[in-house]
Amino acid sequence: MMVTRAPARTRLLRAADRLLFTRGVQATPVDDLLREAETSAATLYAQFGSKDGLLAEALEGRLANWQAVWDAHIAEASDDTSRLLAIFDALLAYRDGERVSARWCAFLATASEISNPPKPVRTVLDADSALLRKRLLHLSRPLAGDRAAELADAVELMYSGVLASFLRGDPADPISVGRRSAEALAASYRS
Amino acid sequence: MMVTRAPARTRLLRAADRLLFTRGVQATPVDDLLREAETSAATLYAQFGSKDGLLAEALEGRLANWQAVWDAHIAEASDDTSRLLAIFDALLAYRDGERVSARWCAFLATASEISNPPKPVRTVLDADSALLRKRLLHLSRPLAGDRAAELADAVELMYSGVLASFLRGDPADPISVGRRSAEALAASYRS
DNA sequence: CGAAAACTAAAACGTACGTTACTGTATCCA
DNA sequence: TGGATACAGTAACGTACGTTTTAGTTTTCG
Repeated sequence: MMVTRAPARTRLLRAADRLLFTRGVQATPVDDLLREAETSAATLYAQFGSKDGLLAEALEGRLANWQAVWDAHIAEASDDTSRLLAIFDALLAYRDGERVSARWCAFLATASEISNPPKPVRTVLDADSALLRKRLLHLSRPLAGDRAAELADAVELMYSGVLASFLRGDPADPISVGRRSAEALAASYRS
Repeated sequence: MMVTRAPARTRLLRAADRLLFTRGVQATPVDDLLREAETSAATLYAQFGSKDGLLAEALEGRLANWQAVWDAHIAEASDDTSRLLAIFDALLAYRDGERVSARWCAFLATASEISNPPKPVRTVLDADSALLRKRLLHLSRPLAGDRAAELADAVELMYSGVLASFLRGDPADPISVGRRSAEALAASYRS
């Protein structure tokens, strides 16, 4: 029976997703990506142009996946409060997903590591933060009315704090701490 | 008139503090540090043994400075709540300090960039998180009693979230958002 | 003073890395 | 079937970087 492998392009994206965000972008040599993807340098540069090009597409994939998971958890929620807090449930599900491995947040890690990213990378990083801000603001509206911006900012900080806590390794279960805290904050904005 | 320069060791530490945490550790070549410090490679390796050794000592300096600023702001505070919230006032003062320049947090940035840091670096990073946890727990006690650990965890997330927001560039004034949110959280823990 | 220590300048070394080029092979499609 | 396309394997190139070495100069201090 013939075993069909995924195309080289897909294997490269998977390898990039796995290695770049666990070991670090600069800390991962192209050769490691090639070995992990079981492909050759010529293929990488034909498909993505450069290591940065591969990084950009890997980030785009992460963003699409994360957005989908977040979407699903918002849709499942039954009231305004749990829709706002769905970001924490989504994060829990996203991190437990099979194909997701990272030390903390792929976008923030990349932003931290590369001070002046090439345009395609910069674009994805901005898109991630824009998505976060836009959605939280929208979800805060029914809860806080014209003070929605304040609540959204507070929840955004809590969310980023949870991500940073993965890096710190403390507290042990940052997601539930973050969720509970955001819930208390949302309650205090009830008008 | 004779112009006395600071000793090479100090100049190297200052250069490291300035460059490593704004451009990134790996993104800053040793040659740039030498040029900025107006010294030579032989001096760097005689004094610090390696680039990592210099990094470790630069981080130790950051930690000492930060601890001192935080100390001072705790001492100035007049009640239990403002002592807990002093971390945000200290952060504001620390970031506005003359000699401090960084994209966000030197410790978290280093932890993110270097997945397996050499021992001296690892030690400082751990010390930073330990200081944060220990102090917040201590300052939470008079406000939350036996629920102090929960409040401390929540404030730790808010604080880390403020730091991460510097990286995101959003919201615009994360420190005051964080302080206000932590204040609301502390109030909800009043027993 | 005079020796030891600190420092500068510059070259050299070894290596790691991103990228390109070359060659051969398998796969797809008209 | 046959030619184009995708891909693997490998070698090579150029360069950037951390570190060492050598040699000469200044500073420190008993």
